[in-house]
Parts: sequence; C-alpha cells; structure tokens
Amino acid sequence: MNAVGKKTGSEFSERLNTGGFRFTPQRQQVYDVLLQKRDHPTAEEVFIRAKKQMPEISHATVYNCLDALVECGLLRQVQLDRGATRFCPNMREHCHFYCDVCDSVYDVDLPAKSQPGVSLPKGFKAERYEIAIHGVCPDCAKAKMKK
Amino acid sequence: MNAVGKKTGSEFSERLNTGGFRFTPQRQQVYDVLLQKRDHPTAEEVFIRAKKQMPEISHATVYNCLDALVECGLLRQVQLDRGATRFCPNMREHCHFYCDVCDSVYDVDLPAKSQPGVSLPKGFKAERYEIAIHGVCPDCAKAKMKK
DNA sequence: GTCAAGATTTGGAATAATTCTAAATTGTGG
DNA sequence: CCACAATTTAGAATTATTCCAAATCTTGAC
Repeated sequence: MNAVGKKTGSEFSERLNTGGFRFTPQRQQVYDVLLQKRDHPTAEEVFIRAKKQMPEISHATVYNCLDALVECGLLRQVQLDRGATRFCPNMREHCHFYCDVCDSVYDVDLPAKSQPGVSLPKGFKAERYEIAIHGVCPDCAKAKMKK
Repeated sequence: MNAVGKKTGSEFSERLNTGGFRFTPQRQQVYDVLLQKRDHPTAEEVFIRAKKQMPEISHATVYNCLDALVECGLLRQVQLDRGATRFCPNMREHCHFYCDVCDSVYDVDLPAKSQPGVSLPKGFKAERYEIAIHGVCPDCAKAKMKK
C-alpha cells in the first residue's frame, strides 16, 4: 500500500477473491471513484461519477459493487444523518467529523490507543467501532460568526 | 428525574418551551411511546404504537414530534445501518451496540472519563460524539454456534 | 371573552434512498 | 465448446422521509 492507501490492481483483485467475489470492471470503476475524490460520496453520487467513465453502469450495480467492496474490506460504510449512506476508502483507524450545517464529512485520526474501554455485557461480540463527531466545520463556524 | 429517566409532565412541558416548542398531546404521546418500550424504534414503529392510543395521529406529525423532541434534548436520534433512523429516550451518556445479525440495539454505558481524546484540527467545533459498536448480540452468537 | 397571528396537525402527494426481479451477459472450469 | 454460476442491467417496487395546503388549536392583544 502506498502513501495514500491506494491498492495496486492485483491487490484489489486479490481482496475481492478472498472475499469470494470476482474482479469486474464495474467494481474497479466504483473503487476508483472512491479513491479519486475522498469526500465521502453517497451511492447516488458514486453512480453519477462512475457514469462519466462507464456510461452503461446501472444503479443496482453501483449498490452491488459498494456492498461487495464493503464486505471484502476495501471500503467503509458511514451512517451520519437521516440522509443517504456514505462511503469511505480510508481503512486506517479513524473516525468522522460531520458538519451539521453543511453536511460535509472529514476523516479524523484517532489517538493511538483509543479503542474506548467500553465493557460489553457478557455474550456480546464486538466487531467494530464507529465514532462520529457532530459539530460545525471551520467554514460554517466562520460564516456563523459573521451573522 | 427518577430512576428510569422519566420526566414529570411539567418537566416535559418545560423542556419543550425552552426549546421554543409548545406542549401538545401528540408530542406527549410520542414521548410516552419512546419511554414505554426502550427498544430504539424507528419513526414508523413509533407511528404504529402511537396510533394505538391516538388513532388519528398522522405520519407527518410523528416525524414533527420526533424532530421537536430531539431538538429540545428529550430524545436522541440514532443512525446505525442503511435502514430507518431510530430514536432513544436515554439522555445519559452512553453508546449503542448494534447486532448486525438481528438488527437489535442495546444501550451500553460508557466508562466515566471516556470522551475520546480526539484532537480536532483547528476551527472544528465538536458538539457531540456518537459511538456505535457493531457486532453480534448474545442470542445471535448462540444461534451461530449451533450451526 | 373575541379576534388575529402563529404554531401545529392532518392526509395525501411527492421525493429520495434502497432493494428486488427477471432477463441478458460474462467468465470459468470441465 | 458447453453448462453453470456470478454479475450486470433496466426498470419496477418498496421503504423512508419530506413537503404541502387546508383545517385546527393556542396565545396574546384588546
């Protein structure tokens, strides 16, 4: 993996295989869209961007691809507000800052040993943590002050 | 506030007023539904339950009430998966455990000083943290083992 | 108390997000 | 080359949420 977390074609393909999926140009395209602009797009937005390179791609395929990529650990699914689900290709441990004013999303690094020491009742098996910070982004904070 | 976090009628009404809202029987009813069964229902589920006591209540009103109650700090809105938003009347600091198998949600207490020491870049104003733990609940874990 | 203004509710339509379906296409192993 | 399974496609269907205009309710001013 290089500095920006991009995977080579064969790494990408391997990941899919490991998860029981085949490599397809559509899956590659969807993944590329996510890597190209890391603004946590919704499925609809991914569809629009993917269409530019691959005009015949369908809605259902985009959903299928996103699900497959999430399942094999190449993408994360992010749930922030009542709106559409967003997707994120950054698989490092991090959390999301969500601006309640403009709906933008930012990746935020977590301190090294941050796994919150939550103790779960007996029998619960935790698989992953999702931390979202809601607030106001710098741009919107500035805009607010002017008022 | 008593042991289960229930508010008296007047506390409830005050909260609404402070947020700039009026007391209405519908808002009371919606809030009561949330208090009666703390299983993190969706808006649709709240609608169904509220209808039992108040058959004329409408869909739009349930959404309006839920939004009002969230805004004046009587409810929390919980986003866990691609499905509908859920609501939670527990305003103590806690996080949610979501069972990816059966979709059930559990409140999980956070250790006293758990506010993750996330350092936000300059200019970001954090207002609240939402922590979700995804995994498998005891029932589903048991069911899985049998297979 | 009465009236006007503003808040709230209602039912239904509209929109948005996601899933489903059946047929066509593609890729793979035998 | 064939059969089978995975995948894609377009479009319909479903689910979740929001919007809208009309009716109703509440409150403060008089």
